[in-house]
Amino acid sequence: MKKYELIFQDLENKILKKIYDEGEFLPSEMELSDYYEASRATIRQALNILESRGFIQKQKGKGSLVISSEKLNFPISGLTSYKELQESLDFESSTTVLKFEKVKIDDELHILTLLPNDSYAWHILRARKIEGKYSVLDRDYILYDLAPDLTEDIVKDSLYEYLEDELGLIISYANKEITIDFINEDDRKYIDLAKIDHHVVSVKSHVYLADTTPLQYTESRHQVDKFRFTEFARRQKI
Amino acid sequence: MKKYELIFQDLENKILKKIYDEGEFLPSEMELSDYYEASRATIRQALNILESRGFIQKQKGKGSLVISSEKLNFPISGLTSYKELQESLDFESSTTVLKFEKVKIDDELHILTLLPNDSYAWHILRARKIEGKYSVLDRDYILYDLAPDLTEDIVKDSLYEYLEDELGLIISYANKEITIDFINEDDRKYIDLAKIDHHVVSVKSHVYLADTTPLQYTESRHQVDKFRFTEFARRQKI
DNA sequence: CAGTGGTCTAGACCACCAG
DNA sequence: TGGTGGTCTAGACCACTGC
Repeated sequence: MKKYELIFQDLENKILKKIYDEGEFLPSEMELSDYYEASRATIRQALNILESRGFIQKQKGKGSLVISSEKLNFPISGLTSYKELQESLDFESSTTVLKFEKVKIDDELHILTLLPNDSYAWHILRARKIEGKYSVLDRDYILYDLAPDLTEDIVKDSLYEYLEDELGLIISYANKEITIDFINEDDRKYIDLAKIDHHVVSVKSHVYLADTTPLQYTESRHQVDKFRFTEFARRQKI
Repeated sequence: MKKYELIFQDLENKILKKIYDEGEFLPSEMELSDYYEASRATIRQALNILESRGFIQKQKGKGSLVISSEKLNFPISGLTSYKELQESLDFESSTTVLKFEKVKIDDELHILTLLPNDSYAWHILRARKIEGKYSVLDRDYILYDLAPDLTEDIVKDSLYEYLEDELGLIISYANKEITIDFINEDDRKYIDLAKIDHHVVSVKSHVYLADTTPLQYTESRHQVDKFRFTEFARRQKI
């Protein structure tokens, strides 16, 4: 494990356990440098992660102030998968696989998914039950060549775990979009909607590997009252 | 101006102008280091900003690949203000100030806004017209002591510009939340809603200064079909 | 004034990728 | 094997804070 990651994790733990509590300053970079036997640059690498995650706010001339003792939930922002999300929020849930088929990417699908024309992809449709009600409908297109041995059992469990841990694919970044869409036939069929509902929240993502290969297109359609998106945002000055 | 900022801006410009185009690699860190007469650490600082903004994807052993020639819109993510957003998207819009008053933060408002109990705040309600229709309703609570000379004309124009450029306040970070809420009386009154609409998109933010003083609470309520949120997200491994 | 974080340098070794 | 980005070090000077 890299040194700065270890230092980050140790500091994160100490903040979560309130050894360093909200409103207190962390030890100075020099002191941390002595304590962890690391250069100041390495300490600063760890502190930058803490800052980007909203744990601390650095103040020139003063120090690093702890501003949050909690991990925030990043349902969208961090590219977190449904399973990780569900575990971290820890509510009851289950998944039903509605479709699991191999399709060819024609012109129309190419425009939607950005996967290469004439390639093949897994087309997966899953309904997610949260606290007894079907609230989310996930549609995925995943490049067949990168995961030819995918099975229905795997997608019922966790797709990302399989892709990353089993296949060793390095998922790197995504372009995401959230909009409010009119409900369609599939929403009506597979999500437990109220009569008054006319809309769902749609989260669409194009997901890429570290080598910039497009891996996946996902659309996640949420019942409006089950949708909540929180994030920690920093002001971009430049 | 800092060296790494200048290097970032120069590289960003060259990418926007397609001097370095999508699919091409940037010069290596060593070459950039020679060209800009900067150490590799400084070059890497600039490249990290490019990467975090989604312009490039770094690949160990290969180089920094350009993956986007466009600035993305960050309506929420970057803490961008309505005016900056409106200018960058460049559609027609105007603002009507519906309320502009000084209020005392009582218990109830304290829980909502997180501004200090018994302090005073500006309470501002603004309707935003986009392409001829009132589509967004903004409610703000801003600490009175930090902006005692605020006027209706200023909030009609740009609040953030005034706070940052005129008052020199350094806005640093925010906790944001997006939910789909039932429409209320004010929504009905001030937003041009369709009959079928039962919901609005609500974006709530607690905004803080660099010294961690809470400055502002904002709720922005959008007509559902005018709302769109895009972001570039990187996978968080740790 | 001393102490803090912000920037920058020069140099080193590593893991990874390609030919 | 040579070139790339990733990590790490030791040291320097700066701007800012608070006393």
